[in-house]
Amino acid sequence: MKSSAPTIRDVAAAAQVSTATVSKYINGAQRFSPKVEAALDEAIAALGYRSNPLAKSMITGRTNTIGLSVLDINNPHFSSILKGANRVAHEQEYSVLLVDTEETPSRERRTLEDLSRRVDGMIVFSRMREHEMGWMAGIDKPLVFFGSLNELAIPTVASDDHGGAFMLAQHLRMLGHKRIAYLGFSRSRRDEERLGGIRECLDAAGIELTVHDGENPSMVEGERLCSGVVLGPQRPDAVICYNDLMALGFMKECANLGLSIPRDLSVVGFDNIAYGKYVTPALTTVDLQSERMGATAMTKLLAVIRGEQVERLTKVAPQLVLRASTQARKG
Amino acid sequence: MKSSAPTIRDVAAAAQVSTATVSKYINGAQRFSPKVEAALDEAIAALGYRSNPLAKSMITGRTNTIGLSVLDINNPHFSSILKGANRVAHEQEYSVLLVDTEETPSRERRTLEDLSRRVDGMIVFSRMREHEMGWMAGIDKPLVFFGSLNELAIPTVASDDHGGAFMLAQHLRMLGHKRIAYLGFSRSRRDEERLGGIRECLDAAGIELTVHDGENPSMVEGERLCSGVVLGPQRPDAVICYNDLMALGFMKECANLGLSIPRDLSVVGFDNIAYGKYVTPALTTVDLQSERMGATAMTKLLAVIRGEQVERLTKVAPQLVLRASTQARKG
DNA sequence: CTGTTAGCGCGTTCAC
DNA sequence: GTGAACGCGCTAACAG
Repeated sequence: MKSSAPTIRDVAAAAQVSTATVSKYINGAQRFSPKVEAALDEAIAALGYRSNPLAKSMITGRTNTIGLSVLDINNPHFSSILKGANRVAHEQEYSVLLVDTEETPSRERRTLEDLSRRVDGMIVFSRMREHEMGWMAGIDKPLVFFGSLNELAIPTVASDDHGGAFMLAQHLRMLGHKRIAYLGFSRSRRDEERLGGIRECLDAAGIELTVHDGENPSMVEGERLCSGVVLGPQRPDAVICYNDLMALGFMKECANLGLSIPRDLSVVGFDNIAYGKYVTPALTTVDLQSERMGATAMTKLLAVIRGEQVERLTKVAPQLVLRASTQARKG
Repeated sequence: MKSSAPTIRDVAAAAQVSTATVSKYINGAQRFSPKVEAALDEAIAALGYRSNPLAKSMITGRTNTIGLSVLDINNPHFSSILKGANRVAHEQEYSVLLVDTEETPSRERRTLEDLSRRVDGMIVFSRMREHEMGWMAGIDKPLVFFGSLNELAIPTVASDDHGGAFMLAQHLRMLGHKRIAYLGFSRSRRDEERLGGIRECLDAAGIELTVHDGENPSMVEGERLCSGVVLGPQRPDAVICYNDLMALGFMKECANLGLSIPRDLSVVGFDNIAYGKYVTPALTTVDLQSERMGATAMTKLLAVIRGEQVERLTKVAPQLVLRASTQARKG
């Protein structure tokens, strides 16, 4: 019984060839005579040899691993992104090293810099503003970023938040809503895009918009903010939430307060998480195609790693999903 | 401008010392004279030197990475496990390499064997039955498994599914339910434990139990199975679902069919996913402490890696969470 | 106690 | 098809 795993030299000795031959055979880099190949097969099988990925990585500089950094893996938007990214990665024999940054944004830079040395490339979803991201240029690994960038020459995958928000607002406008509230989350870089899309639509129609700001994009927060939004003197007749999670919490608290959705007010969100379809009433939302975004980002990153040219910005089109939480107003 | 990253030899040359000195200093293995340390600090800063983790791993055999294999990262039960495991890992400077196996159970063995060579240890959540897991003994890396094991000497972390199921059944019994249905998922290893706990309680009380089997543990499946369960000649007055996801789908379809929960029937699930609290009515469930299970598994694995002795089985106590989806029957 | 020399680990790759 | 150097950080053995 050997104490440690067999090395390429053990195989070479057993098959009576050189280590170079073993290496090339294993990697399919070269064909050899039938005798030699048979001897190699037998030696490999007998010893149960498997290439040491660490040694291989050190030499080739490639780890077959991609780093994926998200804000909160418990948020279905991010778990779907991970799902899509992971699927594409697996198809191409890559693994995914996950980073969940939310708790410690302060250490994000350090974490990503460390990560960059262990992977072949990274996909990053971050709250950082573009002007705080200059250091990323110093990471000499392929990178794909979620969200649009103005200056930095980093490939990105972005949903059209402005357009999606416009669609939602337009939908509410056409239903006859007159007083709309936005329950936002200004710490996010996407909040302003969404707010911009909403404003563009409503300002043109002269519809009033009230903005409330949440501290985190969660169901609990939607619940907490609800009373302040709906129990004021001028109750809105429609509420647009920063995401579906906030909308779900908001809807639940509305029910507790005795308000009926969509009769008393319409509610909409962003993301199209699966749960929005299973609450009552089902939630009207904008499908931002989370899983596809994850898959697209991974596809793009792997293309960069292979040295292919890629578009700087890939935009994923959002899609309005109409459900029972929105309803037309009379007159 | 150097083309590639600085190595320990560059630092040694710049500081006029040997590479051994640099290595020891960086790892805090030895102190040196103030002059030497100052020179080292300066050289490191000037070159922007950072240890190459691949080279380090190859020598030490440690990667500071833990593999985590789950069945479906979009299921909140698993994303919570990941959340907990990831938090503990980060605290101890470990990274998490994620594997999402659901789509390809056939390649699970191969995937995990490959994974085992790139990590310091693995945490595995699998549908495999114990008799198919013999090969795991051949993985000479520390391992923690979710769920109880009889023969294999692998440390495990398990929820008490039998006990949790008993609690749910007992709760329904005490509410006066007489005809109970179990909407199960027999492909899971935990299904039989849950069914066992339910049976133990109901058989003793002479309460009738009907069992239906789902093909996957999802909301869509709960929705699909609903009509077959509630539109038969003998409608159950309570339904226990394999997990909260199935329960959510089931409840939605009940509403579509014109049935009112909990008036017409009570519904319960397993896991206590966050969404169960935000549907209407809120879902009574058993909290299996997903996040804590993830954290516990990681803590345990890191202890094994440090060479400490650990309990073979760590049991996490479930907790009944009463909400509005269950209600007492009259008479 | 401070610091160096020399060689290891293991798959890859160049020159022959 | 081979031999040997290579990459890069670690560490045993040893010298000052």
